[in-house]
Amino acid sequence: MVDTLTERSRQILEAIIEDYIRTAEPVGSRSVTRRHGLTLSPATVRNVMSDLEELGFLASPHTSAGRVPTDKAFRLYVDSLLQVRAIDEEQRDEIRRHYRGQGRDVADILKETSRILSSISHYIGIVVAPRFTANIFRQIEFVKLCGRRILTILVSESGVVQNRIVESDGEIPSEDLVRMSNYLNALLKGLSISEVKTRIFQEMENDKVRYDELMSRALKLSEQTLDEPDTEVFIEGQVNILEQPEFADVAKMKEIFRAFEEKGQLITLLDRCMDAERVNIFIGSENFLNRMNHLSVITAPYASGRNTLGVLGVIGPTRMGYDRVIPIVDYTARMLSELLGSG
Amino acid sequence: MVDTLTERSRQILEAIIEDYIRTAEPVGSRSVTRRHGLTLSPATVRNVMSDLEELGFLASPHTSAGRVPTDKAFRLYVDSLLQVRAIDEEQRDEIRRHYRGQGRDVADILKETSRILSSISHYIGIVVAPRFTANIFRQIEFVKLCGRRILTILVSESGVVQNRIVESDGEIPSEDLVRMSNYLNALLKGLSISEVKTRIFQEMENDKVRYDELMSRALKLSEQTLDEPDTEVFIEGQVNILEQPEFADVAKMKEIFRAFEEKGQLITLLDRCMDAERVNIFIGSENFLNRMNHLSVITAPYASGRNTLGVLGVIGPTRMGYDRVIPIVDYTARMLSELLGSG
DNA sequence: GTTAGCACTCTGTGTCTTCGAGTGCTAACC
DNA sequence: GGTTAGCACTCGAAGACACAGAGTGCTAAC
Repeated sequence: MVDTLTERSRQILEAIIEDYIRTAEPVGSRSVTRRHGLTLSPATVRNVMSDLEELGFLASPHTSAGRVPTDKAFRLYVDSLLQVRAIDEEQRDEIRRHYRGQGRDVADILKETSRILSSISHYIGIVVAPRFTANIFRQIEFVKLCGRRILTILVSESGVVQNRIVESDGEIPSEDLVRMSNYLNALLKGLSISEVKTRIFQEMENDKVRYDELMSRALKLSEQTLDEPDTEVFIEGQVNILEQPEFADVAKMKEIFRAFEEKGQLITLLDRCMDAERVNIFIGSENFLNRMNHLSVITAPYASGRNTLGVLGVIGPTRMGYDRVIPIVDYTARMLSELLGSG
Repeated sequence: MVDTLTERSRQILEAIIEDYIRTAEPVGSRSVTRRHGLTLSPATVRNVMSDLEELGFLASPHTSAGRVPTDKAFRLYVDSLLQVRAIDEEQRDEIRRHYRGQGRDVADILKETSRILSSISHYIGIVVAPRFTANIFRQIEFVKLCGRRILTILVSESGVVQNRIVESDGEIPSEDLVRMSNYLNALLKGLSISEVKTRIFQEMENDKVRYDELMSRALKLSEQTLDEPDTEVFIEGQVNILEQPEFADVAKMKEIFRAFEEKGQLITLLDRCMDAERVNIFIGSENFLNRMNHLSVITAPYASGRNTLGVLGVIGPTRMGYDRVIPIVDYTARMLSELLGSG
């Protein structure tokens, strides 16, 4: 693909893409020559642009409107033309500063991360919380509320907490609750949450346990605590998208906001990046969500140790400043990993 | 105020308001006569409308555009013209259905409530989480994560949970953590969270405690857990506002979305409704947030027993269907109270 | 292969006109 | 005196039109 382009075509394409990223307007042959100090005449550039259109890298909204890079052009751009810069020092410091809050809940950290991504990139920040089932079991606690209502608290190695309020079939004295959690904590120590599930199931079949009221109650309670919660997603800075000139149209904006309402689809998309080594980029229509046709997603996985926990990223218009945003996403993912890791 | 209006003027004003609620368009004299079966000619209605404008109940966008009810008119409307209906059976069932999910975390319930409000009203649903400090202390737990990192879990009577990850100054064995929480649980039993704070402060001054490493560590940890978190607000259905014709303008929409970004202001506004008996309504400019000039807020407090916990509500355009939304807000607040209460 | 020149295309903008909805006023009516 | 019909007037929305500007594609010359 790249080799079908001469050096000159590539230069011109790059110039067009960069102009378009800046202005969001179709780029004409003259502005290419003017801006990029090429010693070529507009006419020559026009010929090249015509070829690029033929090859599917450019499109013209109409006869006399200059040309717009296609998704294919952006793909080429991020894959081979773009030179990813190291992260800006200032931005790096800003990220660190945001994180320097006092000790907090994991959910808070994830939310803050999403805010950081949004405020530094000026686009939309998104963080998918760790799949709870992938976590390692640490501890379960029961707290008696009034009556038969019991608060169950499940804690993972990495400090992710899941609470449920469940109703037991009969009143259970506090001492029993303590014994129940001791029993479970011993039973489930060191397992992953998904293993925990099967383990509980096995244990329930165990005859010895079946006739021990305390134990079977404990198992029942823990089972109720475990059923998969919705994967949480933190999205921040949706307003930023309003600043983008290409969405200055109510209909388009509605589309976008609706897309964000259906977090399920978004999660599916982002889940696919879980296994990526580092930064991953979906451009426009590549992401297969029709509604996000004019949006790109830059993602990176974050981890605790060797264990990939989740994905974070930035969503912006297809013409976003990739060179600027890629290092932000990359760096933030590494910082978050550090923060959640055993550091 | 009301008494300055004749019965007829009131009827006409009501007709105009209701038309405007339906159409979002300025209402002309003819449509009033046509729609509302009044045995009056348009000319007469015009005279009345002119009077109403004089009194500040109507405004004309320009000479030939019909008239629009002012905030003052809406205020009169909700205060004396409007007959609040009982809640629609269908809607009531829908609310109940939404709540009939399995046992969950309090935060989940509040979020779901916000979704319910939004999806049934077709406007924006908002729920302010209980001020944590107003809660009654139930239990504190410490869970050791790796190294010196400790997860602290604070549970209130009503089942609200607050977690923090804190770093202790030295490694603490698990058994000590258990002893520490036992000590604190005994110490703080039955106090409100704000009392808990002063109690911990007192205890730290206590000589006997000061030289007991375990206790003073315990106090330090709990102190770190207690510092006030941001009040959480759940806002859902912001997209719904895009459907409203009066906001089909990018500039206005930006304003609104920005207003929602600053949750602080919103909280201040809603906090003022904490003490209200039941449903409370802010119309347009009354809410003192400039950015929410064309929005109204209908709120109701929710409680657990006699103890008011927080506020929920619906935000919609000034011309929202008050008769429909008021019972929704009212009923939802009661349902939520029931759910969080000792039921 | 590159470029200058030129005709052509298309959009955005400003101006003008027309149309319709609605008002305000006046005079007549009950 | 309140109510109504009639009428002139106002204003905005929408359509028609011309014009300028940006950009293209093609051709012929360099």
